[in-house]
Amino acid sequence: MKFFQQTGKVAIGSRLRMLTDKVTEDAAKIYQLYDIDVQPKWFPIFYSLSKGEEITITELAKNIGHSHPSVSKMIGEMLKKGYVAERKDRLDGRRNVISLSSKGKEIYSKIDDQLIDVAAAIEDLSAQTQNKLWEAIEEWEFLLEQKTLLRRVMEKKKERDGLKVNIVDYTSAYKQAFKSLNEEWISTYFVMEESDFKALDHPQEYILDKGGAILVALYEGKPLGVCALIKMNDGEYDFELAKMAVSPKAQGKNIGFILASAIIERAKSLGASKIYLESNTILKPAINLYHKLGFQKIAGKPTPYSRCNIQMELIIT
Amino acid sequence: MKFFQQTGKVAIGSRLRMLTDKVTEDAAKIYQLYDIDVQPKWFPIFYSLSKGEEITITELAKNIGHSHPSVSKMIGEMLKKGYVAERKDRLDGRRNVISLSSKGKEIYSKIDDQLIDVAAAIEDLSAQTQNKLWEAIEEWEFLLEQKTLLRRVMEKKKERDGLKVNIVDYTSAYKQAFKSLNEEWISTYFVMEESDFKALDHPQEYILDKGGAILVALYEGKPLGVCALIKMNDGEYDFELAKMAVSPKAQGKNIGFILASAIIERAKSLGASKIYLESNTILKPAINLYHKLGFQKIAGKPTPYSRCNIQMELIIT
DNA sequence: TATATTTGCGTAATCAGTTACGTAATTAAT
DNA sequence: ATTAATTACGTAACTGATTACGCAAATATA
Repeated sequence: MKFFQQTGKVAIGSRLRMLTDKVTEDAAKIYQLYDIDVQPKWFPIFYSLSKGEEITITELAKNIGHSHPSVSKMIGEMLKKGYVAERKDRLDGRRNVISLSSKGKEIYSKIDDQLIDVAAAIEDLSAQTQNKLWEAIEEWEFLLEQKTLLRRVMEKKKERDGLKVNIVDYTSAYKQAFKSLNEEWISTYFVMEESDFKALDHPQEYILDKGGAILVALYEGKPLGVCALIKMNDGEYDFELAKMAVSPKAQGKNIGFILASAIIERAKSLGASKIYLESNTILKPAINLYHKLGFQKIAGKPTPYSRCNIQMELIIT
Repeated sequence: MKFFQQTGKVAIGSRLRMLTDKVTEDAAKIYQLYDIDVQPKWFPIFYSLSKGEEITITELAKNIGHSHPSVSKMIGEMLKKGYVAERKDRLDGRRNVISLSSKGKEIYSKIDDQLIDVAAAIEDLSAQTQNKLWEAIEEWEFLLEQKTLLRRVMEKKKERDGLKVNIVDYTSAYKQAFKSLNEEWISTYFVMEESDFKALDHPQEYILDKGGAILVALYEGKPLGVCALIKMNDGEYDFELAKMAVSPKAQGKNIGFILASAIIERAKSLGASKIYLESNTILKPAINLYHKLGFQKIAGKPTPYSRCNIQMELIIT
């Protein structure tokens, strides 16, 4: 099993499984040793019932952290052995109330006796270790409760993906990308309009020459995101954030956030104090992103775009 | 899940299983996140094959610590996806040699990439804990390798059973037990002989009054073992250890050892320097016990018992 | 009061692993 | 050169768990 030595901790799952197997595999033999005719997997149920309370299948399941069909089945097996009794709740006909039979109680006293030795053996074992397994498990459970492994990995991915993203200034080399990335989402959700064609076909004339800016996000060298600042002659706003597009292939790589942050920085360095944008509430991830960046919903400005149903502004501090 | 707080560490098996589940359950989603069409359980196989070596099913199984049918099945699934190639060994027609296909190598490079983030996430997680799970698992594996949980529990049981055993001097109250316990084993393996009846029916006259001794082992108050020292008029030996019997119901409780040790102590306190005994090699546990206590095989003494085929002595130091 | 939703729980299907077993190929022993 | 034992590995059956589903009872809502 050189596997573990090589893979390192990524294989923690497999390794846990193996240890679980090893600890569990002796259980049946231990019951045999004490001449107790019981399946090890019943133990949590026996234990839960041992206080003498009556308890339903679902409560039992919650108690021991198993699914209710699993408990249901085990109770069936224990019933066959005569260790438990079931009865329907008179007040609630759905509930199946379980309790230990006298035979079950007798068996449990044997289990209880056996437990003394098992506990002592485990106590001995864990006294021989430097690292406390029980406490370690508790900590891991707590941490995973707070944030699942999946979320943790997602964060790491985002972080690393961010490093692969380069923001560069627009050059004519990106003319094709600028148009097609925008066309992609516009024509998916809406239709291309007159003003779209103007800006996308002639970015130099319609955006840059008028004092605007365009940034391109390169992911592993490929242009997968674009965003423009369009100069406004308006008195109130300095720029409109527009023509923002990220390739669907590059979703989840945080490119949108990086790109938008960069364009705001650019606006700031161009002396802007207020940025305007138009969007549509159908584009939820985009709206969320704008919100996260500090944009606030406003109302009442006229717009040439029919697809616009929300307007937002960012006051630069 | 109050279960764990109450049971304590006896439930370590169940608890390990739960943590394993929790760690494992996200695996599929993580692969999805990276757009890798692979089942998590294949990972160890992928990893083992990633070095480019060709390797057989059984070797793979040994490598990753699973049974060979399990590997065989997984390889079948991976084959269907086109991730691996198999071929029969030309020199040994039984061997099924597996390697990664080019498609498999491509997929593995994706997995490898994903591993960077998973490793980072786990590293982060474990940095946040006081108790080191990985190291703890290693220690437990090592200790269980040396001595299984079953053996540890058995030892504890023996130890605790020993405490329930009381060794007391014979009184006429135990006359019945002295006879029946001996009769039980003698008539199981052999037949009762003249000298047996003498000693068992009149222990006072034939054993005690002649300067011998009888000890009784009480287990939870019940006489379940007996053993006698019979004075010998022999010049060489002081006593014969005889009429040793332990109830089959009380097997495995270490009663034999405790009883025999006590009778040797008694012989010592009576000034003995050499003890003799007769037995039969068919009674293996008894012979083992005598051996463990320091008795050595001797030969050549005459004996009235036809069932005797081995003679032993213990020199008291 | 009628209808929709939630709850309890049993059954069926599925899953990831195991052990048991059979067969064919190879190797060892007589 | 047989015969016996071992090895490689596939198939089948089993195990202990899960999720999916459906029914009936209870509860909430309009």
